[in-house]
Amino acid sequence: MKQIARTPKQLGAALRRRRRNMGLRQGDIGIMTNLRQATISALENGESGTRLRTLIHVLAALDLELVVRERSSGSKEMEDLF
Amino acid sequence: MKQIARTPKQLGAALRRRRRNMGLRQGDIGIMTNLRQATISALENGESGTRLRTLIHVLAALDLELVVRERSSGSKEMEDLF
DNA sequence: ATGAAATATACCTCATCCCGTATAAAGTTT
DNA sequence: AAACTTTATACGGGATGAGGTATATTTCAT
Repeated sequence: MKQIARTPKQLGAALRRRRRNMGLRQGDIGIMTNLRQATISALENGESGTRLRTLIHVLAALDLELVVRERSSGSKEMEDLF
Repeated sequence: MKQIARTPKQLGAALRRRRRNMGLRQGDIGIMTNLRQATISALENGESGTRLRTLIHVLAALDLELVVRERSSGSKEMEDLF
């Protein structure tokens, strides 16, 4: 399972898919990470103001990691990304 | 160039490497993204409180993208990550 | 070693994330 | 449809990121 994420929304979607695959609720992740269910909700919904710390915690809880790489193709304009 | 990033510091390091590879200064990225040079500095140094929005902007400026995937191996304890 | 360029810090201000808590809205099951 | 579960939203408050601006440090070349 590899998911490209160039935007907070894509990132959030990837996290949600993964969480559901693991049969977990937002509240479960909240407990695992000491974050509120509401915070997980915001992250999954692509709120771009979320803190990096929060993302990292959730990634760990979901046993996911990030890979940073050059954009392969179909790069979009920056202004479309938000 | 693929760089695993499980922590803000690893992420920041990847961004810095890439920026230098492109022969750019923090200030250049700042101009491209409408962020302060100080903010780029913080991000590259792994300040975990940085906002996702900021990261996304910088990734775009560096023509980088994220891939979300399962942790391959050697997973560390969460408390080591910060 | 000096000087210039690049990066890290600092201060104040403002915006807003995340908190706890609670409730509204959606989604699911019987 | 009713009951239950899960997710989204709300409010006040405390904490802190990022802005503008300026300066201290570090890095690098001469």
